[in-house]
Amino acid sequence: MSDSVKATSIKAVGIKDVAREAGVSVATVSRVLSNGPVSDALRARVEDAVRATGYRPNLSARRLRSQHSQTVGLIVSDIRNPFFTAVSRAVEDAAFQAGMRVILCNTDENPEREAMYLRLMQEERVTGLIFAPTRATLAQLDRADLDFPVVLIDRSAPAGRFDSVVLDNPQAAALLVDHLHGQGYRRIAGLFGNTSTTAVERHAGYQAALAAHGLHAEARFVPPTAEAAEAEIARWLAEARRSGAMPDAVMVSNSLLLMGVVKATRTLGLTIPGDLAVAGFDNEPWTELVGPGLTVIEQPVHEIGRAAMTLLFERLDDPERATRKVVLSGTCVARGSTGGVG
Amino acid sequence: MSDSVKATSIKAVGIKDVAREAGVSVATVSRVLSNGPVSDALRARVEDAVRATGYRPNLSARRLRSQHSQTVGLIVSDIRNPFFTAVSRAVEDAAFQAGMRVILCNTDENPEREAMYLRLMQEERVTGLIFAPTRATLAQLDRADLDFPVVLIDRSAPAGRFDSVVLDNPQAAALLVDHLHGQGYRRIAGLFGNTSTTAVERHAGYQAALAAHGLHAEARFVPPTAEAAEAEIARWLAEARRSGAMPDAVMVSNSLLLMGVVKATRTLGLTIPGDLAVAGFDNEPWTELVGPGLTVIEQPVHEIGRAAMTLLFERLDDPERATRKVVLSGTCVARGSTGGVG
DNA sequence: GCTGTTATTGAAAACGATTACATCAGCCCG
DNA sequence: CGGGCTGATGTAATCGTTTTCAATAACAGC
Repeated sequence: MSDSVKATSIKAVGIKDVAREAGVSVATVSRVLSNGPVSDALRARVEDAVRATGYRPNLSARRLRSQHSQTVGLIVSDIRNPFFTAVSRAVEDAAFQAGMRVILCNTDENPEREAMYLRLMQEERVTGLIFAPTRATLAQLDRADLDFPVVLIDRSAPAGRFDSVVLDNPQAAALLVDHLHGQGYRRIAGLFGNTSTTAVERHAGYQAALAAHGLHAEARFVPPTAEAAEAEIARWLAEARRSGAMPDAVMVSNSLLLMGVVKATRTLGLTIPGDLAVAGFDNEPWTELVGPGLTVIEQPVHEIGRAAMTLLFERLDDPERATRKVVLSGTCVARGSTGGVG
Repeated sequence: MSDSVKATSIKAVGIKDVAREAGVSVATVSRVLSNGPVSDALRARVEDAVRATGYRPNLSARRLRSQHSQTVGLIVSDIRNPFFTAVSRAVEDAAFQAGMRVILCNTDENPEREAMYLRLMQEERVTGLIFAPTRATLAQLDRADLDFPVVLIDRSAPAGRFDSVVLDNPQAAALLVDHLHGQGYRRIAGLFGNTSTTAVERHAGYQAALAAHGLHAEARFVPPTAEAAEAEIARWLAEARRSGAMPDAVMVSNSLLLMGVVKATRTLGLTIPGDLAVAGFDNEPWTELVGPGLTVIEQPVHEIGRAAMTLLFERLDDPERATRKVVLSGTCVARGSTGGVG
């Protein structure tokens, strides 16, 4: 309390001021701050001085000198995508628990923005990066030399230069097909996004599972928006009706498309599951509330975020170890929207 | 191209290396980087050298020296709350457009975490902060001396030390009540969150509007979770049924509560709006798809984020100007859930 | 031709911390 | 009692930039 001169920071107070106040050297103050070897007496004096002066370390200076940014980057397409929202929360929790900060970036699947943010990550000298790249950037990523480890999420890695954590997409899609088949559906249409590798994998699983059941696959690809899905499915069903080949079920590869399909059934006056069974991905809270409840694949979103951070920390521990790919399984949450035929 | 020694960064390349490569002083390089006055000849040489060396400026160093962090903080309760998700997206867009970075923090409405993050903001020397504080922290905020401007969002400011942008909550709640009244409902129950000032204001508007119509207000407060809302509304309706005073409509103060109420009507086997009309806040995409569509207040979420950033920039421009409070209006999106009395 | 002004450039001093290194005291042990 | 060791402390170098300041050159005006 020695000099309670009202700690209003007229001028930013630095470690020097603390040192003067405590009558020690700046080195000692620094050591106190980082739990270095300091006698109890001095430690107490310094701590008092810190309180008295209202000192706050300058993280820029600290990072510059110590060469540790204690920052991880998180680059996703859009934080409003509930999957990424949940992942980001998990990443942040893990980061702050480890005393790190998170820089969040939205790319809107735009490769230019991805490139720009990758540059930013370098300039920030991030400790590591968690990244859901587009296919375009994924390809370039191999040639880029980044001086921090990267963990890919959601989008699967091609060769194996990077650690990654993904859902077992083929298996998840198959789960959905198997469920639909078990409920008696035989004409199972598929609607998939046309931008991500995720959709590609889910389509593969869909196709394989149908083949296994000896059924015919009929899939279409659309931009990943509810509007595109709604328009496409309406067109599709109209055609199908004319040709007398109406599907009795449709599965979609993400929740935006799911919304589009549900909307379309409304405007077309179709009942779910009577006229058309519906199933999709991402067990968001509202899927339970729509119509008879929507059957979906639940991704372990929080685990995915956590796993990514774990992978990152392990890589930092041992930069040389073989890259790892963590594959998590989804589970099928069956609801009324696939209630069974007739 | 002079010295294409394969720009693999064996050792981090600094401004010094660029200077050597270009045969100029570091000052000149710095000036090129910041568009300072440099002759065209040298500028070209330096730019080549930058490319050749693969130089990336070190932001920590830059921030330390220039005393500009080019960083804004964003502290919200939980990014998974769709309102904050949307706001965060708007904030980020505005920030990156202005060449700034965003540090995102989730507090879970926990005052301790709020305090810790406020400390972090100081240590990061953020340029400004956008903050949705709890009531507890809001009270303390007046005494705290922060050396950066703060813009409050969602939660309204008490005195006027801070700029803020909020929804006109009383008016929005009244809008909902008026709509319900217009549809013929007369016993309008209200369910509100018990943690935020937002709910308090919405409750006030609810009460005032009912009074204006000569109706009786009956409100309850619950923790802001779907589960709490579901349980409370079930209990409430059971009691009401016994006492013969069933409400014919219920409005709630946010989307989590809305989900809880919808769930409750399902398990109780009530039809919407036949047995009970339902209305709430936040026009999330799924509200259109639930039951006959849910009537909600739509907040201009993106605008709120943008307005907050605008306020922040204006404050940075002129630190002395009077604090401002931007109040935005919600709009009522009428859907089937308030279809009118049988 | 001399001086004053303007545009470029470089040398060196910050920025605010951490940390390598030197110093010194105290202590153990031969 | 001296030598080596340990542990606490201080001095000064350092991190990679920006920015101040001085120096130089070029050029106009008289």
